[in-house]
Amino acid sequence: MNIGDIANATGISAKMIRYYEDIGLIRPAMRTLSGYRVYSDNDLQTLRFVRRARDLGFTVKQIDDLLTLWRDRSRASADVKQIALGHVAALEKKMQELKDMSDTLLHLASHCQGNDRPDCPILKNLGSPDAVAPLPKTRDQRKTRAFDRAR
Amino acid sequence: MNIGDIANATGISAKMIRYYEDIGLIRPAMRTLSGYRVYSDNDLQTLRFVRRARDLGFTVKQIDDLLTLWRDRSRASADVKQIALGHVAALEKKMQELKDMSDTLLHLASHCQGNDRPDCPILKNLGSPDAVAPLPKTRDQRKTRAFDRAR
DNA sequence: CTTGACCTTCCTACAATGGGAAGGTGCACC
DNA sequence: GGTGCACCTTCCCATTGTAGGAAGGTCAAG
Repeated sequence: MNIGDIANATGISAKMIRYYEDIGLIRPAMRTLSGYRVYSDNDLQTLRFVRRARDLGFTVKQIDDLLTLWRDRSRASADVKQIALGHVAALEKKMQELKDMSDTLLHLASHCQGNDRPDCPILKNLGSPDAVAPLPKTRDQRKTRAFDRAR
Repeated sequence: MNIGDIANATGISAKMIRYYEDIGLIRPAMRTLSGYRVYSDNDLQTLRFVRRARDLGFTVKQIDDLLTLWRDRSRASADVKQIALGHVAALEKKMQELKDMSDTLLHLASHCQGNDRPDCPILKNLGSPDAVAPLPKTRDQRKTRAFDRAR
C-alpha cells in the first residue's frame, strides 16, 4: 500500500503520517526503489491505533507510551489504566475551566439587553471587573443554588 | 510606567505585551528618548481588558473585536452579546467533545483490571474498536440520531 | 509518449507563549 | 566618577498538531 491508501484507510492525512514518521512516533516505512513509502497490514494496524488514540485526545507523547505498551505483550494493565485515568483527570480539569468561562459569560450576557443601545454589562465587566457582580466561587460544586444564596 | 510595571499590574508578561503590540491588538506604546516603552493609565485599562477577555478564553481576534466595541461609545449591546454567546456555544461544543472522550475512556477503564496482568481492554479497543462494547448513544443526542437515520 | 494522479522533500504558516542571547539604560551606592 | 544590578531593547528559536504549496520525480492508462 502507498501512503495515500493508508491515509484513506485510517483517516490520517498523508501529511500527518509523514510527520509521525519524522518525529519517531511510527517507524520509518519501507521504500520502493523509486522512494515511495510502502505499508504493510501491520503498519495499518498501528496507524489505526494512533488514529483512535488521537481521537480520544491523547497527545503524541501519550500515544507513544500507549504504543509501547500495546506492543509489549507482557505489559501490566495497571500501566495502561493509569495513563487513561490520568488523561481523564486532565480532560475533566479542562472541562471545568471551560465551564467556568462559560458560566461567567452567560452570567454577564444575562444582564445584557442585547438591543441597539450602547449600554452593555459585558464590556463594563471586562473594563472593570466590579461593574457587574462576579460569579461567586462556591465551596462545593452546587452551582446555581449556591449562587442564589450568595447574592 | 515601564513595560515591567504594566506587566506586573496586569499579569500579562512583558513578552506578550510586546507581542500584542506587534500584531496590532494594542496600539504602539510611546517611547522615551532611549527607546523604552512608556504606558499611561489608559493603556493600563486597555491591557486589563485584554487580560480579562483572555482569561475568558477569547481568541486574539475576538478580543480585537471586543476592544473595538469597547472603544466605540455608540456600539449596540446586541453586537457584544452575540460575540459572547457565540463564544459560549463554542465552549459548550468543546466541552461536549471532551466529555465524550472522557466517557469513552472511563468506560474502557472500568473494564480494565488495572493489575500486573497484561490483559487490557483499553489497548484492545484502541487496536480494534469492537474489542470492547462501545458506549451506548443516549437518546437525547438528536444530532447523532439524525445522522444515524441518514445512513 | 502524453496526461493526470500520485509520490517525494522542503519551506511556510497558524495561535499564543516562553526562552534566551547580545547589547543598551537607569539608578543607587561607595 | 565608577561599578553593579535590574531592567529595557530587538531578534531568533521552540513549542503542538495540522495544513498549504512549490518543485520535481513516478506510475499507469490511453
